[in-house]
Amino acid sequence: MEAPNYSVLPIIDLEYNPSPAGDRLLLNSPCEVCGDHSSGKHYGNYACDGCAAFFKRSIRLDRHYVCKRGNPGACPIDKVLQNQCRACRLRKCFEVGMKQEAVHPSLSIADVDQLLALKWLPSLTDIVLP
Amino acid sequence: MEAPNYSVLPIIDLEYNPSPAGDRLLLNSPCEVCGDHSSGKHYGNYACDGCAAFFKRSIRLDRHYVCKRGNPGACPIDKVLQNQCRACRLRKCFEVGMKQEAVHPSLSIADVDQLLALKWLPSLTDIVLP
DNA sequence: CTAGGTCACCGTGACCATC
DNA sequence: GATGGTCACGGTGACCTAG
Ligand SMILES: [Zn+2]
Ligand SMILES: [Zn+2]
Ligand SMILES: [Zn+2]
Ligand SMILES: [Zn+2]
Repeated sequence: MEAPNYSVLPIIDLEYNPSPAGDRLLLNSPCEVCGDHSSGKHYGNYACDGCAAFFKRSIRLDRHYVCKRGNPGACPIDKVLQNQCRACRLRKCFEVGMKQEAVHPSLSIADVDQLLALKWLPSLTDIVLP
Repeated sequence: MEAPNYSVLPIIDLEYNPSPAGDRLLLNSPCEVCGDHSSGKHYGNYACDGCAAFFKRSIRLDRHYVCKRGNPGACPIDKVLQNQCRACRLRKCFEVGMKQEAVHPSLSIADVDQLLALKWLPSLTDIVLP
């Protein structure tokens, strides 16, 4: 899941090496949320960078999602479908035991901006205000 | 579905007017793809700005999506679920009759860049190469 | 009117610095 | 090791102009 470096002209970078810093990833500890490769434990459980960042953002911004499909329990969450339903992705983060207490608050300007903007999000997204 | 202007500090813009240029939208001609308000016909059918732009981008970049859910015909496409499945959204664009011939090619640098980058997209997205 | 085009905005996740 | 943080990147859609 390591992405190529787009800042390098791809047509020239034919010698693209799929594991530049890929030794960061663990072979036998997949993400407990989506099954992708993890780079270790995050907030209590093995998680990929994506799920870890997603969990952090959700907690920081106090986001509550609603499953658009109305799935009571869970839309399937795997490395293919992972971004399809944020509500169920976050629920699964909690289900596998990721701990929100492990996410420390932050007071960066960017976060404040996002919190402010949050109040003006269109009402049709999957985000519900606290 | 008109979004507020985030460049204005939302906390100050309490007089936010939901129809700044909203007279652009038609009242009785919803988007035939997702049911959102349309601003007229696009590529042959009444379509909202979102579906029109989505259709244009897909044709320009010759994108072929695959339904992650493997729905043979169609995931439901409406203003709530519209972005959940691009494969089925595009299929519905064609089904209601949007015409790809109405999308003219463009040769901007940005498009070429996107076409190049396309070849390096991770294999786990819903995009399949032509 | 419907094309084409723009761009502010957002979510994502790979990567890095810090402890 | 696991935090916090960064930021390049791509997608989106509201809005604009051109014809
Ligand atoms: Zn994951
Ligand atoms: Zn769900
Ligand atoms: Zn639409
Ligand atoms: Zn689908």
